[in-house]
Amino acid sequence: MDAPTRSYGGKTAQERAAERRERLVAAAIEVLAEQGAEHTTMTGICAAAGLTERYFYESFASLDEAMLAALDSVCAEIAELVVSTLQTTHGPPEGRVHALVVAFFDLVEESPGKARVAVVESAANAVLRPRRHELIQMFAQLVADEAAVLYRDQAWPEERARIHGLVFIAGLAELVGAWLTGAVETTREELVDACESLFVAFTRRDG
Amino acid sequence: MDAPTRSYGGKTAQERAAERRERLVAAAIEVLAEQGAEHTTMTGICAAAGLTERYFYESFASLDEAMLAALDSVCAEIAELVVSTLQTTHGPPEGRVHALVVAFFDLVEESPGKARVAVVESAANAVLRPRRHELIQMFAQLVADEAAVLYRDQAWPEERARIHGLVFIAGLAELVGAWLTGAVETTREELVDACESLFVAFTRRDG
DNA sequence: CCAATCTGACAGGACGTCCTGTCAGTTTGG
DNA sequence: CCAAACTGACAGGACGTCCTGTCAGATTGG
Repeated sequence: MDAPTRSYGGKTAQERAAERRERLVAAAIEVLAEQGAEHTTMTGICAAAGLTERYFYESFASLDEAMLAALDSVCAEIAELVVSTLQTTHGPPEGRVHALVVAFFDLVEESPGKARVAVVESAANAVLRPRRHELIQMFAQLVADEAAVLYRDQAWPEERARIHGLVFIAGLAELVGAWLTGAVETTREELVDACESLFVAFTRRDG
Repeated sequence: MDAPTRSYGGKTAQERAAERRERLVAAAIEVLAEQGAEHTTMTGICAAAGLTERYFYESFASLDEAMLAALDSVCAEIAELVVSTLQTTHGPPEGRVHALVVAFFDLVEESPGKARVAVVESAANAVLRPRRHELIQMFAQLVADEAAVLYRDQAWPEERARIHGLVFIAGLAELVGAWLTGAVETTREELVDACESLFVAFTRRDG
């Protein structure tokens, strides 16, 4: 039953399969960003990866699964960015929020394709939307946590804080998406400023 | 060249065509809400409308055009709701905002399908997204205008107010979308309250 | 070196949508 | 009443994706 495996090109079967999977995920991100979720096909992903359909089925059972893997990859990268930024940036929450916003915009400018997948195309597919929602919730919780530290007795109760965080993050996603597609014309600096004033507005109670 | 027209069923050719178009638009909204933009096809819309493909081409040149017409129809209804609510509700802006939020949630509960098209599926298609953005901008401007009246010297400058309004409205859209799909579990009352505190938070400066 | 395995390329069938065309049956105006 | 127009149903070709299968050439272990 088991296919007798051997090394090939100096790599084990597992390594080769993992490598092909990575190429497919990268290709999926590329196609998603360039063609949009609606025009993303197995055929297109395979062509972009320079692999045949056979290897697609080696890693994924369906197109949905591949798109999900692509979104997960981008999400993981963003989450990692957030964690490492928060770990290396100490001091008052305002500074941490600023560092986060700047780091995120760095990512957006460096890899607009990935940003597009995370922000725009994740809303374009029924399979991707739940994952998108999880990502938004994660950031919302983060915002709520920072706000609780920053404003203490001026902060919103937990439940309301999460809703505020969700609206804040989802709104930012739309803003970044509009910026990526050119529907909103603003400088990066204005956007960073706006993000910070929005953070304060969304998280501080009374005032 | 011109097809010689006559009345049929007591209606002129124009009336009949307009009637079929309405049926197709209604069917498009239904299919968009139930199947999602990705699985919306001409075939499906025609079946839902009880009309053959021939009549589809009578009104629309492509599937995109039909979906756009469906979104426009929903947008027009929402815009009408907003205008009439603002016209009939006088008094302080807080009350006007409250009335708006309540009226919108009434629509959402009465026609979840239309809400789903406006809020969720409008982000799922490349052709619909620009229209969605226009709708968001319209509401954002509305929010900015009300805020300018309500807070006067405490309001944000125009440019920043528009960004705040955009983030506010887009965030609300995500919130309503999550609520429609059951990803967020809250009562309607809590949501209305949250919308109002969010409005204040987003629009008032300093404080 | 040689048999076994891995790889890439391509063929071709199944399927659904898109789009045009035909045709019988119904309704209308004169 | 009848010719003309309208309507609904269906057929069928073009097209692209999905999915499996085949096959020659490259690479490996023994």
